[in-house]
This record gives sequence, structure tokens and C-alpha cells, in this order.
Amino acid sequence: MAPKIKDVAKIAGVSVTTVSRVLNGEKYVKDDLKARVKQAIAELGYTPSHIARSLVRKKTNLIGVIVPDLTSSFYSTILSSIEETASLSGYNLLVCNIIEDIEKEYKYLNVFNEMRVDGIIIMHEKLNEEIRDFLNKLDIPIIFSSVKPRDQKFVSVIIDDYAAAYDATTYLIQLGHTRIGFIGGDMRDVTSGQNRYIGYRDALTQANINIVEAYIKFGDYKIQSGYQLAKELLASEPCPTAIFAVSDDMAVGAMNGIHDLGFNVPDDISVIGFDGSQLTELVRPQLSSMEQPIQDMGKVTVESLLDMIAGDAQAAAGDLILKHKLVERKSCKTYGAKEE
Amino acid sequence: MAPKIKDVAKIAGVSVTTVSRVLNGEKYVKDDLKARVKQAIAELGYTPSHIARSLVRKKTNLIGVIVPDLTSSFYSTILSSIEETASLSGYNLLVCNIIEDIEKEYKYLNVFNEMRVDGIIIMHEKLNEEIRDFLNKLDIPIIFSSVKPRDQKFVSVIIDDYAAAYDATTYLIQLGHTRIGFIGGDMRDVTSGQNRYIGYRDALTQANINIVEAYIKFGDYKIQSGYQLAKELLASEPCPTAIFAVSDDMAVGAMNGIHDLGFNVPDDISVIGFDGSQLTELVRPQLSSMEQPIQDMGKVTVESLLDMIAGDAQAAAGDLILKHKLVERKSCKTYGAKEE
DNA sequence: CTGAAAGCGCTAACAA
DNA sequence: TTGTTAGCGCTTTCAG
Repeated sequence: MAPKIKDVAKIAGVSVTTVSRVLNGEKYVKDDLKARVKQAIAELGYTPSHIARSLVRKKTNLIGVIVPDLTSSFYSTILSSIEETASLSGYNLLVCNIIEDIEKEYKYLNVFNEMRVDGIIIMHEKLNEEIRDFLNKLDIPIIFSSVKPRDQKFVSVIIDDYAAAYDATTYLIQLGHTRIGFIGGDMRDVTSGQNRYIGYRDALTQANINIVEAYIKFGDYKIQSGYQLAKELLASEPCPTAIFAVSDDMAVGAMNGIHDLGFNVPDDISVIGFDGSQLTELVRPQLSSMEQPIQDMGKVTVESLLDMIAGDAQAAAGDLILKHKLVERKSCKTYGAKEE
Repeated sequence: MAPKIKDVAKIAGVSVTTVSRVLNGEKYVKDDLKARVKQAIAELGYTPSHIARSLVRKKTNLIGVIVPDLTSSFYSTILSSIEETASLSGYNLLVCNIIEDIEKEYKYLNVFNEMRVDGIIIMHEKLNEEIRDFLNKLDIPIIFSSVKPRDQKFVSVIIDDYAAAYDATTYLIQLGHTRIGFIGGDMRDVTSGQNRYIGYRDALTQANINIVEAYIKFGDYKIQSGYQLAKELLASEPCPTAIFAVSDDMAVGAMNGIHDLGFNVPDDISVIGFDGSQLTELVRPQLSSMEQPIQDMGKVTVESLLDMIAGDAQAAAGDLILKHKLVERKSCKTYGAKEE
């Protein structure tokens, strides 16, 4: 059995209180005692039990994180940033991967609660009633990252999705495109579904371009759906000369679909993605994308959550809107420009 | 403050023991008491404290996982599988992302120890002396996934890297290639560095093909190094007609390097990767790869670890070698075959 | 400065 | 079947 604080105390010839004091770096311990304690700790290879500490301190230094899909480039990058930031402040991550599995999420949320995590980060917005209620009852600070659930009570770290989609579409329009296909997300999502969709429509309307329903498709943010939907888009007559997909994954899928159909990106069709994931630089041609500040998003999420944990009312006051940014790479081209 | 077991007991008019019993599903509780307790629990919205339980049960149901890079397609897929399997058995994951940061790893290992996690999964093999010592002293079950550290004491879930590399190289040879470039890993790694390298060499030797040092480069498994190294390989005269990279990431980097230099895969140069990550299907042309059973690997890792946790001596007996598999896609072509 | 003792919230003998 | 009681390993008053 691992040594306990009592064993250290015995060996050092002091009380457990004193050992506890040196463990916690308190100053009111005479140097010689402190030395003896340290010596005893080393001798025994003693490490304090985080469990026992948590029990009395009522603080676990644990943050529960719910990720929709660990294997997604976007989420794994945010998670990586979250992990790094949390780690810097001495917090550890309990991660739950829920692949469309709401039951699992509910179960995990319960586990987070039982574990008495200090805070919770959620990265998706499809809350059902049960979960929403549960979350509302929970008195653990909760923050949403990269998404915003309907319920206004929770704070979110997001970009202005409407403006970002508007800007992305406008970019295509400025390149001379008028037949612009749209591969959207889930319309039940307000941030990544509705807002981006409305941004797209408004940009077209603003430019006096008719909205063609055949140019509008909705996917599930994943590669495969982008692939499929791009093929459908290309079946329209006349077909779009540019496609805006609301995730890089779908944009890459679209590029592949276009490629497999024998067309060329960007010569025949321009494609712009959304997110700024690692995929953008990895595919050929490199994908232009309306980027979210992914690293920052993770960092800001954790920092705000830690503020909330610390009881900073300010932190829980409202959403944090970060800046989006268009990054041009090789997948978009002026309409009608002659081929190289 | 959250309600405690005592509060439930009071409301239900029973002892805490009884409450504890119904909480743990024991049978020796009369139905009416059980009902009253459940009623009280619901009324209070009581949830048992995992912390307190862990303290007395000396079991946390936590597994610490050390991942080299969360954003890598390969690791995130294993992690996802690990998470899924662990979750099914009621275990939760504490994840640590160490990006080349040995200090951080050491720190985390300490945290895992203080947290009294029930088991530890490590997915990289670059252990320094300090960590090796620490691991040896620790009496928490440890398992390595996808890698095998020098130290024979630890059990690993791996494939036969030597054979896999041998087979991949032989595949290229059978396609008629003789000038086969190699983009290896870190030679300090035995599994993914040395073994794959030796497999490559032996396959060539076996086929009576001279080993050309200029065709051999070593990277860090990441896209960028594959990109750079492929360019270097293409600078040789005559240059290789095929390249075997020991990670899909490097293979994709190589494909991009080849592409950016104006050559075509597979018409000019064939490329084969290693791992079987999601990237293989996402790039164009789709990447042929010597695949590891990634999903399985995560699953087997957790299952073995749980066996070890359960005290199954058998489980700690030796490495688990899973089967590799060559998956042909579009990135390799018979040497000299006429272009389409 | 140092120590005795009272919990943190729960489980597990041991009795009844 | 049910309850009493003694901890799990640590921190934290409160005295000294």
C-alpha cells in the first residue's frame, strides 16, 4: 500500500499537520522540521492523494470536456489547445467523446457531476430537453466552445458566424461568381447551421443575386457529406462555379467529389471552406477557408471557465466573440479567368 | 452545498448504510425502504460523490492516457477507440497531450499517480531515464499502445513493424520498382523507427536490390517532414520511382512535395504510407497504406489494461501483436506502365 | 511555530 | 434486513 501522510509524520517525528504544511508550502514551519519532513517524503516515495485532498478541499482541479468527435481535425485542435491551457493552470481534463450519442452525453454529464469536476466545456449544440434541464440544475460552471446553444443562459466562446459566412460568400462574389453553391450544416444548430446559412443568403441578396434553391444543400459537417453534396450540386444545370462549404471537412469532401467527377478546382469550380483546420494546408490545391481562431478559442474557453470557477461574475456575463479571418490559398479563382 | 448521503438518510428516515445499499444495488433492502430512499434521492437531486467513494474503495475508475499529439489523425483515432472501450466498462479518461515535452509528461505521470488512476496508457516510446525509473517504481498497471519501449518490462499492443515494413517494400518491388525511396521515423524508436527501417532494408536485400543511402531519409512522422524529405529524395539522380513513408502523414506530405515539384502520383512516382489513418481516403489520389488495425488497437489496449487492473497475471504476460494489412488505393502503380 | 482533533462523504465490517 | 461505527487520507480550525 502506498505510504500515507501519517507514515511520513511518524518517520519525520512530527505531526501530520506539519507534514501537510510543508506539502502545501506553508511558511510557518521551521527549517529543520521542514528538512526532516522532506527527507521522510523522499525516503518513502510519498505522494499525496489527490482524492483525499479533493474531498476535503472540495475542489478537484478537473475539467470535464465533451467533444462531438475526437477524430475531427477541428475539434482535436481545439481540444489540444484546451488541454495545453488547462494544464498550465494545473487543471486536468476528463474527456468524453460523444459520436451523435446523446445518451452517452447524458451519462457522462452525470459522471462529471459525480466526479465533482470544477467546470465543464461542451463543444456541440444539440442539447435535448433532458440535457438542458440537467445543465440548468447543475451548479458547476459550464462553458460552450465554438458553438452556442439556443438557451441564452450559457456562455459561449464563438465567432460571429453570420458575418463570417456573409464575408466568405461576398469573397466569392467579388471574384466574379454568381452561381454559388452552398453546403450548409445542420439547421438545428444555430451557430454553425442557421447563422451561416443566413449569412450566405444575405450576402447574395445584398449583391442582387438570385437565390437558387438547387444550389443549397445541407450536410453533417463531415467529409463524406461534402463529397456527396458537391456531386449533387454539380448535377444542377447550369451548375455552380463556386461552392462555399461551412466546414473544411465538407469543403475537402467537395473538392474530392469535384475531382472524381473529372473537374478541376479551382479552374472549373472554386471552393471555400470554413474553420481553418489543418486540412486546409494538407490538400491540393490548398483550401481557402474562412478561419476561426481555433487555438485562441481553446485558450479563451479555458481562461473564461477558470474565471467562472474562481467566482468571477464578470466572466459569466456574456458570450465571447472572437474574430474570424479569411485565408486565401489556392482553391478559389476569379470567375472566367483564363486557365493557366 | 450539494446534498449528501446523510441528508438522503434523514429524509427517507433510514440509516446512511441503507441509502448506501440502495445506491450500490444491494438486494438486502426491503422494497418499501428502497422506494423511500429512491424517493428521497429524487427529491433532493442527490448524486453520490465519486471522490468519497474512490477514497474508501481505493478505486477511481480513471485511466490516464498520454498522447504524443492529439491533432494527429492516427492518435486521435486510437484515442477515440480507447475512449469508447473504456466508457463501455465505466472508466473515464484523463488525457495528457505531450507535444515533445518530456517535462510535461513527467509532471502528468505524477498527477496520474496522485490521482490514483487505476491504469495508464502511453502512446509513445521516447522514455528518458527519469521517466523509466518512475514508471518502474509506480505500482499502477501500465500499457503501451502502438509502440514498444526498449524496456522489456512493459506490455505493448503493437503490430509486427518489421514484417509490415518488409511487406510494404516487397509490394513496391513486386510492382516492378527498384529505386525505392524510404522516409523513416526516429531511429531512437524501436517499433516505428528501427524495425520499419530494417524491414525496408531486408526486403530490398532479399530481392537483390542494392541499398542506396541517398534514397533513405528520416523524418518525424509529420506531414511537413514528409514534404521536405520527398523533395530531397527527388533531387537524387536518378530519383526513386517509388517512396515508402512510415507514416501516412509523411506519405501525404511526400505526395504534396511531389505534386508541388510538378510530378504526378502515381504516374511518375508511387507512394505508399503506413498506419491506415483517415488521411488515406481523404487525399487525391487516395493513398495506399500498410495499415495498422487502429480501432482494434485501442480496444485491445483498454481490454488488456482492464485485465491487468483486475489482477489478471496472464494479461501482463507479454506483448499483443495485431495483424497489419496492406490496403491498395490509388497511389501506387506498376513501374513502367504506360500512362492513362 | 506545532499538534490534537474534527471532519470531507462515503463504504464496510460488525452487531442487532 | 437494518443500523452503528470505524475508518479512507488529507486539511483545517483551534489551542498551546
